[in-house]
Amino acid sequence: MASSSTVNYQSSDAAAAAEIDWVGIFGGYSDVSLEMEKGSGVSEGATMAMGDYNYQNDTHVHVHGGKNKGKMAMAKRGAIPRVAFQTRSAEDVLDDGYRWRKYGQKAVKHSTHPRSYYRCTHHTCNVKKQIQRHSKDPTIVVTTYEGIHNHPSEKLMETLTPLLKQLQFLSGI
DNA sequence: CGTTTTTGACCTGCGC
DNA sequence: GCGCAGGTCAAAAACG
Repeated sequence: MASSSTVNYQSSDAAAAAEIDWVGIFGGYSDVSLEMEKGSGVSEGATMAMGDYNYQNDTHVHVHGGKNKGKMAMAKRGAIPRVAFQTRSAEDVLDDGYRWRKYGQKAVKHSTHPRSYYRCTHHTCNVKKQIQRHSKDPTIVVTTYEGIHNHPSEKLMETLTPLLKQLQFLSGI
């Protein structure tokens, strides 16, 4: 991808040019359709809601001999929250401050525009997200997060570190 | 040279 | 039981 060149340091016009209201998403705007599904499957028909699993302990994982290429990662999907929202943007990938590694891309059945699968590039953090273009309106990007980060965003830390040091210095006086 | 993307194969759940 | 659709893996390519 050519857009990956602006991941780290530049201010990445993708987030600036797009009409994203990150504050508004959690405040409950009407423009974006937020959808959380927890243990009891909610799965409103707004966006994709294919699999809502409620398995708590499926320790009955048996991999019979031979090829186990695609391992079963769908075993322990207990209480992973999923948040899906749509955004009007020209860019496919939205810069949310985290580093994502793409691990797959599949074409959805009824729409053109494939769906991309990303994963957070932290060992201790296996948050996944998938980015899909809306089938009818190509200007809308549907982003689905799955999981919660257990580490701060690097970009946020980068912008916050000078301020923290300044505060530390001032408190020493 | 290390990290990320690409891309086809592979796996699993579900419907018939 | 089979085929389809969605999700993931992993080797090679691409990138900085």
